[in-house]
Order: sequence, then structure tokens, then C-alpha cells
Amino acid sequence: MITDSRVFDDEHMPAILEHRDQEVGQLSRAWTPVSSADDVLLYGPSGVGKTVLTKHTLGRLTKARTTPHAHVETMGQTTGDVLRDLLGQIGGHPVGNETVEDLTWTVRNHLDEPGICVLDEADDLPGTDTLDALTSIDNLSLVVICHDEQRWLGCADPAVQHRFSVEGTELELRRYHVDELADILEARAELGLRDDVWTRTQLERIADDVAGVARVGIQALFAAAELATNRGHERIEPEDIRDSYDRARHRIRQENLSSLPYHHHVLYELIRNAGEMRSAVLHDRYNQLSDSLYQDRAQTPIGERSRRNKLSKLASYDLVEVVGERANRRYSVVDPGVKSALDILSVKKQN
DNA sequence: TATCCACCGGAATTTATGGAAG
DNA sequence: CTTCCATAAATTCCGGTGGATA
Repeated sequence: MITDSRVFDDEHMPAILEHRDQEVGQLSRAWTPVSSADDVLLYGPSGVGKTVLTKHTLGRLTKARTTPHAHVETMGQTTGDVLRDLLGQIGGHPVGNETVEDLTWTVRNHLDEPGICVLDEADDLPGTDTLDALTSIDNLSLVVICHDEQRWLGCADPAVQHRFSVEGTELELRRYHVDELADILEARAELGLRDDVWTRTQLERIADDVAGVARVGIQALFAAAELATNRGHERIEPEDIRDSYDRARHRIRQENLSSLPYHHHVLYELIRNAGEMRSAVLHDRYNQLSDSLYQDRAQTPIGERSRRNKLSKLASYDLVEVVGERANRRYSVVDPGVKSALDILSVKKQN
């Protein structure tokens, strides 16, 4: 049934970008006189193709002429990480131990012509000094990708605000309409599935159910095909589609959890085990068990303030849900089926 | 309504790490 | 080897806030 699963990878780039002509146009225009390329603040909800749009448009641009460019994932990265990534992509050779100052200087020297740097998942960038380093590099135009442009601008320095408040700098990406997303799904289905196992109507159904969020739609289509295969169906059945959404979201969350370090896993598993808990209880548990949880580990237990940082990370990854305000706040895991591969609580029981 | 309280999250400060200079 | 310095992560400090309580 599935002829090419790579078509459904998050990293897969479609040959043509459908229903984003206007946005591609605006981005291209911002970059046109590359000698004075504009910065762009690109915003919109998760999974509607912000990353794909920039990669696609950047690909078109650099096919026409060579321009130094980079696409940097900034979520959870330090200033040094971002600069090293940028330097590597524009042809430099980061060693791994340069100072931020050195890196900034090296990048500047590498850019004898104007370049473009896309900062993906940049919601947390204001407030760090990453932007200071990047904006101090002449010749470098920035594309900032975030979810909420008001919040982003609100947190940024006045200098950065000014740089991103020029007319035409903002570019909003909306959710797809049902027929638009169905077109996108159709292109994937044609490439990755046997053509007698799906119908246009089913794709429209999925597009509607995921409210125009392309990433979830694509993952759901893939999950539906997997379910149909597992169940021995000849083609995708309504029940496969019905069950595909949980499977798709489950997979995205499981991946997110796996990418996080040990402290996050500890907190996650404590919450998952309890079902729902308030923060005082969570901290008590953590304190009780920290000796056994952290023995034989390089890491040591962390204090409450740091745990709060880990918890907000877990929440932003949609792994942990926070309900209620202030004193009566409760934590719970979004999908108890998502488990840490580290098997933390069984280690606890042995002790 | 007024006061209390838990606890979040920003900002400043400290600690840990590792490289470079003296 | 010791000292110094930069960075990132953790901790300390604390103001603000919205529900709880009386």
C-alpha cells in the first residue's frame, strides 16, 4: 500500500509548493535586490509550512544566482550553536570551541557578499543575545520564523523591533483551506501510496479534520495507510482515517520527548505516573526520589526553579498539559501512551 | 471585599566547564 | 601549573497575580 514512505517525512520537500504563490512572491521580492535584502518576520501556526516555504523559496533564489544562505534551527540552541551552524552552512569551518565573539567575526569575514539567514523556531530568541550577535553582522538579512509576531516583537529590543517594523517585513502564513490541503495531500498520495487505495474524498476529509494544518494532515494520511496495512485492508477504510489522528500526534510527541535530555524525562515520567498532580506534589516526589533517580548518572538533581524551566519546555512540546492558574495549577501528560525510553520509574523500583 | 497564598517566571548571580594566556 | 576569561546551565531572589478563604 505504501510505496515510498519518505514522501511523508517532515523533511520531504514537495517539487511544487501549492497554494503559496503569493507568499513565495512576497518572500522573493524581499530578497530581490540582494544587495539590500529586507528582513522578514514570518509567522503562523505550527505545521502550516513556514519552514517549507522558506526552504523552497531560498532554493529557487539560489538556483538563479549564488547567495550565501543558511537555515538554522534555533529552538533550544545556544548563541554559539546558532552561529556555528550558520558558519558551517555558508562554507566556514567551525571547530566547536570558538567564542561567540570569534564566531561573529568569522561569519562577518565570510560574507564578502550579502547573505540570508533563516532563523527557524525563533519564538524564544528575543531576550537571548543571539539576535545581538546576528544583527551586528552587516550583509546578513534575517528571516525570523515564529508563531506569534505580536509577542515576538513585544519581547525584542527596540533596535530589533525597529529592524522588523519596516513596511512589508511581516509575512503571515495562514492555515490551508480544505481543498488546498487536499491538493497537497493528493500530491503526496500520488508519490507515496498505491493509487487504488485512497480517494479524493478521503483526502478532503483528512484536510477538514486537521483544520488545514498540513503537517498533521500528511502524518495522518501516512498513519491511515499504515493502519490499513496492519489491519489487512485492501484500501484505506473510514476507520483507518478515524484512528489516524491519534497515531499521527502520538508519533510527533514521542519524537519530541526522545529529543529531550534526562531531567525532562524524569519530570515527564513522574507526571505520567501520577496522572495529574499539582506542583507541590511534583516537587515532593522529585525530592524523595532524586537520590535513586540520579545515582549512576552524570547529572545531578536540579532545583525547583530549573524544574519549572524544564516543565515549560515540556508544555511547549505539547507533552505536558497545564490546567488552571497559579495556586491551583495542575500538570498532566497529554498522551499517557507516550513514554520515556529511559524507563525511569522501573529504575526507581529496584532501589 | 479584603487579605492570603501558592507558585510562576523575569532578572541577576553563581557554578561548572574548558580553553588560552602567562 | 596557575590564572584568567567566556559560555551555558543552574540557582537565588523576588515581584506579580489570580483563585481561595474568611
